[in-house]
Amino acid sequence: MDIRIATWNVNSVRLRVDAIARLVESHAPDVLCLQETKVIDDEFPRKSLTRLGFEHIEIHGEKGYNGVAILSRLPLDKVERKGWCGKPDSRHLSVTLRDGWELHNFYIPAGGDVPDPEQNDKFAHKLDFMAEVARWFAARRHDNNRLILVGDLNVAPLENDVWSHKQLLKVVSHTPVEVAAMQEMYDSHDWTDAVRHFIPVSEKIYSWWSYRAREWEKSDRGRRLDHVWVTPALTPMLRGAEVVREARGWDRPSDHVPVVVSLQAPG
DNA sequence: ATGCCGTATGATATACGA
Repeated sequence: MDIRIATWNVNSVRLRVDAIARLVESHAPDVLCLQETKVIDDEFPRKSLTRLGFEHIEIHGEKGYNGVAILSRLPLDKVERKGWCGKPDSRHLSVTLRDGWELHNFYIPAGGDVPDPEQNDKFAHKLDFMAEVARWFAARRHDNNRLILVGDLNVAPLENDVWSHKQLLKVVSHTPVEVAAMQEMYDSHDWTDAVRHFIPVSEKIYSWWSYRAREWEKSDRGRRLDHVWVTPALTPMLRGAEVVREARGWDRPSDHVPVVVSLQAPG
Protein backbone atom coordinates (compact mmCIF):
# COMPACT_ATOMS: atom_id res chain seq x y z
CA MET A 1 0.00 0.00 0.00
CA ASP A 2 1.35 3.41 -0.99
CA ILE A 3 0.81 6.85 0.40
CA ARG A 4 0.68 9.77 -2.00
CA ILE A 5 2.03 13.11 -0.81
CA ALA A 6 1.58 16.20 -2.95
CA THR A 7 2.78 19.80 -2.82
CA TRP A 8 1.16 22.69 -4.69
CA ASN A 9 1.53 26.45 -4.63
CA VAL A 10 -2.09 27.29 -5.40
CA ASN A 11 -1.76 31.10 -5.48
CA SER A 12 -4.95 31.70 -3.45
CA VAL A 13 -6.74 28.65 -2.05
CA ARG A 14 -10.14 30.34 -2.27
CA LEU A 15 -9.85 30.56 -6.04
CA ARG A 16 -8.49 27.06 -6.45
CA VAL A 17 -11.04 24.80 -4.76
CA ASP A 18 -12.21 23.43 -8.13
CA ALA A 19 -8.63 22.87 -9.26
CA ILE A 20 -7.92 20.98 -6.04
CA ALA A 21 -11.03 18.84 -6.67
CA ARG A 22 -9.66 18.07 -10.11
CA LEU A 23 -6.31 17.01 -8.68
CA VAL A 24 -8.09 14.77 -6.18
CA GLU A 25 -9.92 13.07 -9.06
CA SER A 26 -6.86 12.66 -11.24
CA HIS A 27 -4.14 11.89 -8.69
CA ALA A 28 -5.85 11.02 -5.39
CA PRO A 29 -3.31 12.54 -3.01
CA ASP A 30 -3.60 11.31 0.58
CA VAL A 31 -1.80 14.37 1.88
CA LEU A 32 -1.79 17.68 0.02
CA CYS A 33 0.51 20.49 1.13
CA LEU A 34 -0.46 23.95 -0.10
CA GLN A 35 1.46 27.21 -0.29
CA GLU A 36 0.38 30.78 -0.96
CA THR A 37 -3.09 30.16 0.40
CA LYS A 38 -3.34 33.97 0.86
CA VAL A 39 -6.11 33.85 3.41
CA ILE A 40 -6.58 34.24 7.15
CA ASP A 41 -7.44 31.07 9.04
CA ASP A 42 -11.04 32.14 9.70
CA GLU A 43 -11.75 32.39 5.97
CA PHE A 44 -9.98 29.20 4.89
CA PRO A 45 -12.40 27.09 2.76
CA ARG A 46 -12.29 24.24 5.24
CA LYS A 47 -15.72 22.81 4.49
CA SER A 48 -15.26 22.59 0.71
CA LEU A 49 -11.94 20.83 1.16
CA THR A 50 -13.23 18.47 3.83
CA ARG A 51 -15.90 17.47 1.32
CA LEU A 52 -13.12 16.37 -1.03
CA GLY A 53 -12.16 13.74 1.54
CA PHE A 54 -9.62 15.66 3.59
CA GLU A 55 -10.92 15.06 7.08
CA HIS A 56 -7.78 16.42 8.67
CA ILE A 57 -6.78 19.98 7.87
CA GLU A 58 -4.11 22.14 9.46
CA ILE A 59 -3.52 25.73 8.39
CA HIS A 60 -1.11 28.58 8.99
CA GLY A 61 -2.47 31.58 7.18
CA GLU A 62 -2.19 35.33 7.04
CA LYS A 63 -4.00 38.11 5.30
CA GLY A 64 -3.28 38.46 1.60
CA TYR A 65 0.21 36.97 1.53
CA ASN A 66 1.97 33.65 2.03
CA GLY A 67 0.04 31.02 3.98
CA VAL A 68 0.50 27.25 4.06
CA ALA A 69 -1.85 24.35 4.75
CA ILE A 70 -1.83 20.57 4.98
CA LEU A 71 -4.93 18.66 3.88
CA SER A 72 -5.00 14.97 4.74
CA ARG A 73 -7.08 11.83 4.58
CA LEU A 74 -4.87 10.44 7.34
CA PRO A 75 -4.69 11.67 10.93
CA LEU A 76 -2.18 14.45 11.65
CA ASP A 77 -0.32 14.82 14.92
CA LYS A 78 2.15 17.22 16.54
CA VAL A 79 1.28 20.28 14.50
CA GLU A 80 3.87 23.07 14.55
CA ARG A 81 4.00 26.49 12.93
CA LYS A 82 7.51 27.88 13.00
CA GLY A 83 8.55 31.46 12.35
CA TRP A 84 11.85 32.01 10.53
CA CYS A 85 14.27 34.94 10.37
CA GLY A 86 12.45 36.49 13.33
CA LYS A 87 9.42 37.31 11.20
CA PRO A 88 5.78 36.52 11.97
CA ASP A 89 4.93 35.45 8.39
CA SER A 90 3.24 32.13 7.58
CA ARG A 91 5.78 30.13 5.62
CA HIS A 92 6.00 26.86 7.52
CA LEU A 93 3.75 24.16 8.91
CA SER A 94 4.78 20.72 10.09
CA VAL A 95 2.85 17.65 11.19
CA THR A 96 3.58 14.02 11.95
CA LEU A 97 1.95 11.12 10.15
CA ARG A 98 1.78 7.51 11.29
CA ASP A 99 5.07 5.88 12.30
CA GLY A 100 6.53 9.26 13.27
CA TRP A 101 6.93 10.47 9.70
CA GLU A 102 7.47 14.20 10.08
CA LEU A 103 6.25 16.34 7.21
CA HIS A 104 7.46 19.94 6.78
CA ASN A 105 5.68 22.26 4.38
CA PHE A 106 7.65 25.39 3.38
CA TYR A 107 7.05 28.50 1.34
CA ILE A 108 10.51 29.99 0.92
CA PRO A 109 10.66 33.73 0.10
CA ALA A 110 10.67 34.52 -3.60
CA GLY A 111 13.49 36.99 -3.22
CA GLY A 112 12.44 39.97 -5.33
CA ASP A 113 14.09 41.02 -8.57
CA VAL A 114 17.68 41.97 -7.85
CA PRO A 115 19.93 39.03 -6.93
CA ASP A 116 22.10 41.02 -4.54
CA PRO A 117 21.54 40.84 -0.77
CA GLU A 118 23.22 44.25 -0.33
CA GLN A 119 20.73 45.99 -2.60
CA ASN A 120 17.66 43.87 -2.07
CA ASP A 121 16.29 42.99 1.37
CA LYS A 122 14.00 40.34 -0.08
CA PHE A 123 16.93 38.51 -1.59
CA ALA A 124 18.82 38.75 1.71
CA HIS A 125 15.74 37.34 3.46
CA LYS A 126 15.62 34.42 1.03
CA LEU A 127 19.27 33.52 1.62
CA ASP A 128 18.92 33.94 5.40
CA PHE A 129 15.80 31.79 5.40
CA MET A 130 17.54 28.91 3.63
CA ALA A 131 20.57 29.20 5.92
CA GLU A 132 18.35 29.10 9.00
CA VAL A 133 16.44 26.05 7.75
CA ALA A 134 19.75 24.32 7.01
CA ARG A 135 21.02 25.00 10.54
CA TRP A 136 17.73 23.84 12.04
CA PHE A 137 17.78 20.44 10.31
CA ALA A 138 21.52 19.98 10.79
CA ALA A 139 21.03 20.42 14.55
CA ARG A 140 18.35 17.70 14.53
CA ARG A 141 20.07 15.27 12.23
CA HIS A 142 19.73 11.59 13.08
CA ASP A 143 20.15 8.50 10.97
CA ASN A 144 16.65 7.18 11.73
CA ASN A 145 14.78 10.45 11.26
CA ARG A 146 11.91 9.90 8.87
CA LEU A 147 11.41 13.39 7.51
CA ILE A 148 9.73 14.75 4.41
CA LEU A 149 10.33 18.33 3.31
CA VAL A 150 8.03 19.74 0.64
CA GLY A 151 7.09 23.08 -0.73
CA ASP A 152 7.63 25.99 -3.00
CA LEU A 153 11.34 26.40 -2.33
CA ASN A 154 11.61 29.09 -5.02
CA VAL A 155 14.93 27.77 -6.30
CA ALA A 156 15.49 25.71 -9.44
CA PRO A 157 18.82 24.13 -8.56
CA LEU A 158 19.83 22.04 -11.58
CA GLU A 159 20.61 23.07 -15.14
CA ASN A 160 17.64 21.11 -16.42
CA ASP A 161 15.35 22.59 -13.78
CA VAL A 162 15.14 25.71 -15.98
CA TRP A 163 14.47 26.33 -19.65
CA SER A 164 17.86 27.98 -20.15
CA HIS A 165 20.60 27.58 -17.58
CA LYS A 166 22.75 30.18 -19.28
CA GLN A 167 20.04 32.82 -19.61
CA LEU A 168 18.85 32.42 -16.03
CA LEU A 169 22.18 32.53 -14.21
CA LYS A 170 21.49 36.11 -13.11
CA VAL A 171 17.76 35.66 -12.63
CA VAL A 172 16.45 35.17 -9.10
CA SER A 173 15.59 31.47 -8.55
CA HIS A 174 18.61 30.11 -10.44
CA THR A 175 21.59 32.23 -9.35
CA PRO A 176 24.69 30.40 -8.06
CA VAL A 177 24.37 31.95 -4.58
CA GLU A 178 20.80 30.65 -4.22
CA VAL A 179 21.74 27.24 -5.56
CA ALA A 180 24.58 27.11 -3.00
CA ALA A 181 22.19 28.09 -0.19
CA MET A 182 19.79 25.38 -1.29
CA GLN A 183 22.64 22.86 -1.43
CA GLU A 184 23.42 23.71 2.21
CA MET A 185 19.80 22.95 3.03
CA TYR A 186 19.96 19.75 1.02
CA ASP A 187 23.13 18.58 2.76
CA SER A 188 21.81 19.53 6.20
CA HIS A 189 20.05 16.19 6.54
CA ASP A 190 21.47 14.31 3.57
CA TRP A 191 18.13 14.71 1.79
CA THR A 192 17.07 12.88 -1.37
CA ASP A 193 15.30 14.87 -4.09
CA ALA A 194 12.36 12.52 -4.68
CA VAL A 195 11.60 13.83 -8.17
CA ARG A 196 15.18 13.53 -9.41
CA HIS A 197 15.32 10.08 -7.80
CA PHE A 198 13.01 8.99 -10.62
CA ILE A 199 13.56 11.56 -13.38
CA PRO A 200 17.17 11.78 -14.60
CA VAL A 201 18.98 15.12 -14.38
CA SER A 202 19.42 14.98 -18.17
CA GLU A 203 15.68 15.54 -18.56
CA LYS A 204 14.16 19.02 -18.33
CA ILE A 205 11.27 19.26 -15.89
CA TYR A 206 9.42 22.30 -14.55
CA SER A 207 6.72 23.02 -11.98
CA TRP A 208 6.16 26.75 -12.66
CA TRP A 209 5.48 28.86 -15.73
CA SER A 210 4.99 32.63 -15.54
CA TYR A 211 1.51 34.04 -16.03
CA ARG A 212 3.08 36.70 -18.22
CA ALA A 213 4.04 34.45 -21.08
CA ARG A 214 1.18 34.44 -23.54
CA GLU A 215 1.58 30.82 -24.53
CA TRP A 216 3.17 29.07 -21.59
CA GLU A 217 3.09 25.67 -23.24
CA LYS A 218 4.48 26.74 -26.57
CA SER A 219 7.36 28.82 -25.19
CA ASP A 220 7.77 26.36 -22.27
CA ARG A 221 10.00 28.72 -20.31
CA GLY A 222 9.48 26.99 -17.00
CA ARG A 223 11.39 26.41 -13.80
CA ARG A 224 11.29 23.61 -11.22
CA LEU A 225 10.65 25.54 -8.01
CA ASP A 226 8.52 23.01 -6.14
CA HIS A 227 10.20 20.11 -4.42
CA VAL A 228 9.76 16.98 -2.31
CA TRP A 229 12.74 15.76 -0.32
CA VAL A 230 13.05 12.80 2.03
CA THR A 231 15.70 11.78 4.56
CA PRO A 232 17.83 8.63 4.05
CA ALA A 233 15.59 6.51 6.30
CA LEU A 234 12.72 7.12 3.85
CA THR A 235 14.60 6.90 0.56
CA PRO A 236 14.02 3.12 0.33
CA MET A 237 10.28 3.79 0.67
CA LEU A 238 10.09 5.97 -2.47
CA ARG A 239 7.84 4.45 -5.12
CA GLY A 240 7.27 7.16 -7.72
CA ALA A 241 7.15 10.87 -8.50
CA GLU A 242 5.17 12.98 -10.92
CA VAL A 243 5.00 16.65 -11.83
CA VAL A 244 1.42 17.31 -12.91
CA ARG A 245 2.25 19.52 -15.88
CA GLU A 246 -1.25 19.41 -17.34
CA ALA A 247 -2.60 21.33 -14.34
CA ARG A 248 -1.04 24.50 -15.78
CA GLY A 249 -3.57 24.22 -18.62
CA TRP A 250 -6.65 23.83 -16.41
CA ASP A 251 -9.23 26.61 -16.06
CA ARG A 252 -8.03 29.52 -13.94
CA PRO A 253 -4.72 27.82 -13.17
CA SER A 254 -2.14 28.57 -10.55
CA ASP A 255 1.22 29.46 -12.08
CA HIS A 256 2.62 26.42 -10.23
CA VAL A 257 1.59 22.79 -10.77
CA PRO A 258 1.37 19.99 -8.20
CA VAL A 259 4.22 17.59 -7.52
CA VAL A 260 3.08 14.17 -6.31
CA VAL A 261 5.34 11.57 -4.68
CA SER A 262 4.34 8.02 -3.75
CA LEU A 263 5.96 6.16 -0.88
CA GLN A 264 5.40 2.76 0.62
CA ALA A 265 2.96 3.54 3.42
CA PRO A 266 4.19 3.83 7.00
CA GLY A 267 3.31 1.29 9.67
C1' DA B 1 15.45 38.77 -19.63
C1' DT B 2 11.37 40.57 -20.45
C1' DG B 3 6.89 39.88 -20.17
C1' DC B 4 2.51 43.03 -18.91
C1' DC B 5 -0.62 38.47 -16.23
C1' DG B 6 -3.01 37.12 -11.84
C1' DT B 7 -4.16 37.90 -6.97
C1' DA B 8 -5.28 40.63 -2.92
C1' DT B 9 -6.39 44.91 -0.84
C1' DG B 10 -10.23 49.49 3.98
C1' DA B 11 -8.58 49.04 -3.80
C1' DT B 12 -10.68 52.06 -8.84
C1' DA B 13 -3.90 52.11 -8.10
C1' DT B 14 -0.42 49.50 -5.86
C1' DA B 15 2.41 45.64 -4.04
C1' DC B 16 3.89 41.27 -5.00
C1' DG B 17 5.02 37.18 -7.42
C1' DA B 18 10.04 34.92 -9.71
